Amino acid sequence: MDASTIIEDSFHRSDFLSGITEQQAADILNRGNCVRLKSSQILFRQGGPAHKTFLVLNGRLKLIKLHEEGKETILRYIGHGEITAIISVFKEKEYPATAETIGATEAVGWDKQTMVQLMLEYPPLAVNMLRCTINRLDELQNRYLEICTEQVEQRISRALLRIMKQSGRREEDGIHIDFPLSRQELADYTGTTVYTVSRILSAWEKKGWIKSKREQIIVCDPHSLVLFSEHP
Amino acid sequence: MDASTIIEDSFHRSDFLSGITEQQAADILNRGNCVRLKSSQILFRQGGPAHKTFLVLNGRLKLIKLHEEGKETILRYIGHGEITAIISVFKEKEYPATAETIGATEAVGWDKQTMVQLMLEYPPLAVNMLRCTINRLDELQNRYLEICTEQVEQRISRALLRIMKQSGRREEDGIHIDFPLSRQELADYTGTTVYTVSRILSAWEKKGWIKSKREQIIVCDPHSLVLFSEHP
DNA sequence: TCACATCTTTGCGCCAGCGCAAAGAACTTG
DNA sequence: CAAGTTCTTTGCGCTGGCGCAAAGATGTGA
Repeated sequence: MDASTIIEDSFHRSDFLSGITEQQAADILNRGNCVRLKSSQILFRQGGPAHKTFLVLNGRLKLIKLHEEGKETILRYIGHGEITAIISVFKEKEYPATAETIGATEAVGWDKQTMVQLMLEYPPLAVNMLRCTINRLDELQNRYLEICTEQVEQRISRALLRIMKQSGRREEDGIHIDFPLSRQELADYTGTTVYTVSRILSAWEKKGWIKSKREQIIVCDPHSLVLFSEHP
Repeated sequence: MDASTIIEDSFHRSDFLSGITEQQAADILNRGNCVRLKSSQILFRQGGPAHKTFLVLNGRLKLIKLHEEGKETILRYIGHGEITAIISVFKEKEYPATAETIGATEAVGWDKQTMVQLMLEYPPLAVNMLRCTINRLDELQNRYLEICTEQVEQRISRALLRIMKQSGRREEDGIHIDFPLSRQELADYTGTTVYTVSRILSAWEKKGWIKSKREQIIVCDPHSLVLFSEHP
């Protein structure tokens, strides 16, 4: 994928660049630093000084928050066109989470000064940033409500549907989650354990709602899953 | 409390107004609508059209998110100087939560057009809004991690400490939570039940960590509580 | 001051989900 | 293809915390 394609693609997909012309987007992207990473590498680390804000060009990140003793939770998956680590715009902060690549991933990073300068030159950027942050907050508030009020099986159904909407690819046999997603990750995403996720997915597979292999899930019957997620 | 005192106080306390002169703050506040509410009244309702953004002048709000069947969670308490419902700046949205007053409360509300106009006139406002939103997101990410990885007793200790920092008043016998806080609310805040909260607070009272009456909590031994919250 | 409403406490039984252990399945590497 | 690694499944026992029920405590309004 050459540079112009990247720019064009990011331009069309990114909420962060809405209200920005294609030329302006090219300028904005060119003034950041491009990072190419292989799978399972760390883009930034929780606790490290928050130097840069990143926009994912292609590939995918998972945003992981670590607890003192070993445990962790997955805050969110970040696909192409999405921005992360906005916190770095503000002075002297630390990254509140770790970003790890899922598959080969390219991202553009801007340091504080550059981003502030860009926001001054292109006012829509600041507004877009605010909108993106509000959307994140809204999503997390919904998940917080879920984890407070719902049973595990219901939470997993909602999680799978959410991930499906964000990263589903429609094929004949159902909607494929288009990145490797293990039982452990689904557990970390929903606040439960591998064992419980495994048992529940097995049960769903028996009902024909999903099909699954190692680190791969196909939702065959989204409708039943939606019904269940609303009336367990 | 007369108007100038309100302005002065808001000015000194509000993260939202940082980088704004006192005169400018007066202008900003005057261009909103002031709302005075008694205790336990609704400022805005989840699902209703998000017309206005609010700044609490004095008193306090609790931000409640309701689940389909009866259950609910408390997303956060909003004290004076704090802003809420920033989402209303963006078009055609609904309030994602309900705000209810705790005690008599005054707030200023700005509608979309006014707020957009103000942000154009006073650029720091937009930045402050972004910072406030990022702080909310950060706090909620921390609570999400807690609820995913910690047991109930630990979560309640962290919740109480958090509320204490935000709304504690130091007196001889300990740090008083300076608003009525029931067992039910603490349960809704931490994703558990009244029964469990009651049992745990009783146990802490026996240990001398807290004292409590109906809807009132005094933290006598914050240190022990901190130790426990970190190494249960 | 009495009736009523609301909040709190505690005993008790129960079960959703945790977590160990161990086996099996799938992918990787030399 | 053999050995090692990582992911998944399942049986089993256990327990943290849920939630009913009922009594007590505290506050409010007529």
